[in-house]
Amino acid sequence: MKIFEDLTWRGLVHSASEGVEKHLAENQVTLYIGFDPTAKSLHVGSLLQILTLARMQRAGHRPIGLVGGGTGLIGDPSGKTAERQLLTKELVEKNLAGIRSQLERFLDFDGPEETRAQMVDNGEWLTTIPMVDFLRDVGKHFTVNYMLAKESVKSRLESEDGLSFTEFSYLLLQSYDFLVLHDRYGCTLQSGASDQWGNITAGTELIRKLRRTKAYGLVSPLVTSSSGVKFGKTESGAVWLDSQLTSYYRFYQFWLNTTDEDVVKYLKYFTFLSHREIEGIAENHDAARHQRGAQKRLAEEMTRMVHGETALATAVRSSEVLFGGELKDLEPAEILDVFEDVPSSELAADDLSAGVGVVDLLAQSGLAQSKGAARRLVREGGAYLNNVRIGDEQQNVTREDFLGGRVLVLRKGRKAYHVVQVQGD
RNA sequence: GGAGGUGUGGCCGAGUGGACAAAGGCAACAGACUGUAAAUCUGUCGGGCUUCGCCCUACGGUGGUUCGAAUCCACCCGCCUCCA
Repeated sequence: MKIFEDLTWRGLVHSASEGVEKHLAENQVTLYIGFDPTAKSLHVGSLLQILTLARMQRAGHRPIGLVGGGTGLIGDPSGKTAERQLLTKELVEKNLAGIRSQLERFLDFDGPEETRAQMVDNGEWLTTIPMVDFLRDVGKHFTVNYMLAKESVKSRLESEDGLSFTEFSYLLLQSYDFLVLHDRYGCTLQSGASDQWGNITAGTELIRKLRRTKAYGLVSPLVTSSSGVKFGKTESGAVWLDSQLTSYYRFYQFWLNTTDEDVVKYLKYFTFLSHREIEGIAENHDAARHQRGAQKRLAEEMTRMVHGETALATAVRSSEVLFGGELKDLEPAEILDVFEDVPSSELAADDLSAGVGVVDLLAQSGLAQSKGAARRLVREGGAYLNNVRIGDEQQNVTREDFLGGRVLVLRKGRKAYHVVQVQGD
């Protein structure tokens, strides 16, 4: 199957320049996607873009991952309602390194030269070009009228906060990136999310004017969830690709908790599963939604792809323990392993000798904001000790309650855990 | 600089001297139902305690009037609108 056809089937084509399909079918194309160094790790939202690069590479094209060491210092107004806080140069550099290493996991940087992935940093040329050269060579080819017509600019002009000249110029910088990559690598296609469409077409225009050749844009839809919650966010914040920031368990859980309405869409978006296989999963899903086969498969595929087989096993085991109930039979070491990423605290053995009130323990752990809140929680039946509901707010916790005499697992509601360890004997 | 308005709990928003830890909504949290879902229903939602009750702190800030203030007065601070 042709790559464009595949992307279309997966719902990954939101907008595309005239002729992209033909271009991809008839040529070995070099394409690029830019990533913002706003954090040291990419999150699941960016994953879609990374995967587009990977899909293209598998289809025999050459991907370039561009990290915005230069543009990150400016800030892209696209899709933003307010002016952005500027990042410091040090922070951008630090973030660059993190993102680079993540891209390396998905793309082949060692294969045959014509499809070998490349990493570039636009800071290399954006921070060195003389201002006057830039204005003459790039700025001259854009009318302010054209820039004002861009959606990203228009919406901000109507807002009260306005738009700084800095962010207004962003469009020129990204266009220039495309031009540079076109000249250096023969890059003829830029991809990204749909909010990048304006920036991308500006680049194709620039190349057309200056080099008299055609360059193309191809953008994916923004990933949305049917509940209206922003994709990639959970109560505890963004879902990162870095396991230091989002543990295997949480990563797995994020995908597992996908709603029925979105799960097939995500399988198409994010996995490399074949069309036939996805259709089979979708059929089973419709027939037996309560089994959540589609969600399980999605979570498995994604965890394996991003973190590997061992991580997947860890996540699955943690999930089984956490949602399975009884903790009594587990060894302390096993508990600590499963609850590795759960917040924990320590309790001195001496303080425990007389026992500790369960309400105090809940408040200290931070699961409850105050003792009053802890009392309410117990009364509501939402507090658990080693996965057993606490029935009495007067309950005294002693050494006996600690598994193996060392570890205690507190839980609030369905999913909020806290581990208490005994310290010193 | 002048005139007017406004400032209430995470957010929106009632409340013009006592019945106000402050209506209502949203968000959040817990429970029930379920599929670790959605929807729905129930409860909670400043802090502390010896918890069907008591105490402390709180309606921009400081002081005042009063037996009693989110509510009245003075000054200050922030925000908004109009005029210059």
